[in-house]
Amino acid sequence: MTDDSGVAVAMLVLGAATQVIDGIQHGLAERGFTDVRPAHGFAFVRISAGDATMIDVADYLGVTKQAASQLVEQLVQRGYVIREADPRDARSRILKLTERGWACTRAAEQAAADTTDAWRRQLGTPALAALQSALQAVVPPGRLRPAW
Amino acid sequence: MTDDSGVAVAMLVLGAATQVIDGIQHGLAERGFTDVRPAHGFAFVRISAGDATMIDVADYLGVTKQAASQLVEQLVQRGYVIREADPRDARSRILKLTERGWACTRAAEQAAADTTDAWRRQLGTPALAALQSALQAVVPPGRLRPAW
DNA sequence: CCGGATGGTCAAGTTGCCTGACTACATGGT
DNA sequence: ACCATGTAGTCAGGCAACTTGACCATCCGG
Repeated sequence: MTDDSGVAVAMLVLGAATQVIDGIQHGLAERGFTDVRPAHGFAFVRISAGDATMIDVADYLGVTKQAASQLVEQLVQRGYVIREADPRDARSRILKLTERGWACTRAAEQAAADTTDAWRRQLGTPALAALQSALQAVVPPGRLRPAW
Repeated sequence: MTDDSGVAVAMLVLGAATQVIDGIQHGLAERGFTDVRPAHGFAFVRISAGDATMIDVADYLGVTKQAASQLVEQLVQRGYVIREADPRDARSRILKLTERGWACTRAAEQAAADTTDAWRRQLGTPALAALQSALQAVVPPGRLRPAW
């Protein structure tokens, strides 16, 4: 145990993740979304899940509320997100995606799917499904944040 | 094709990569290496491969030579790397790991292996091997750089 | 041996994130 | 009803990673 092979799997996972991120970034640029970074994408994930305050986004991303505030401010200025009043709490704002925000989300999903489709072509559908279920068993659901 | 499932695999890969990075970072801290970031780790990979100039590191990481220079400077100051004269080119310096640098590398590999061992415990050895070979088929060997 | 390419450094600016201080509102106890 | 404490968010200042631009020293093909 803890021989070389374990390290190899870890490095391969990093390589695959790089492909995903680069694929999304490239696909978004191709579709005209050139002003979004990966960190924005993670924020989109939380905001599109609904009922997101700024602090929810901060927790989700694992950054301070100030950093999240700056990031959300950019998304608002660029027309991806709007802040709506929270009927239950006058301090709080509910964040929602604009139509442009949803379009960007769909484009990112499309780009991600394009990347994994390339994998499917190399592996075949059954092996890709096996990959998926193996990862499902190992990755806890929930938060998805930038790591490096 | 390009349905939801492709996106799901992509997100799972990102989650797994986050586990790897966090696992390495945590394991290094536990072993006393608190002054290294993931980006340093990628530099270690290139330097430990041998015959690395500073520009080699810059290309490997996908950053400018100035950024690589600053990063390497930190590693030198912290005792992980030394610059040796290049016998073939008086402008160039060959970067090498110190004993401390190798110790850190071994600790990182150990931490990475610990993470994938946890996966092995959940998946079983055959399924982990299948995961590895699937990723091998899909991830091109070579450069390994931070992506987000 | 000279002109252009290359390895590396220095200096300054941008940006993402942090800490600390603050305002406005919410909430629970008396 | 009121006040103390807690919470959502903003403002201001600072640090660190990375960038661009300018520069020096050395290498190499004509």
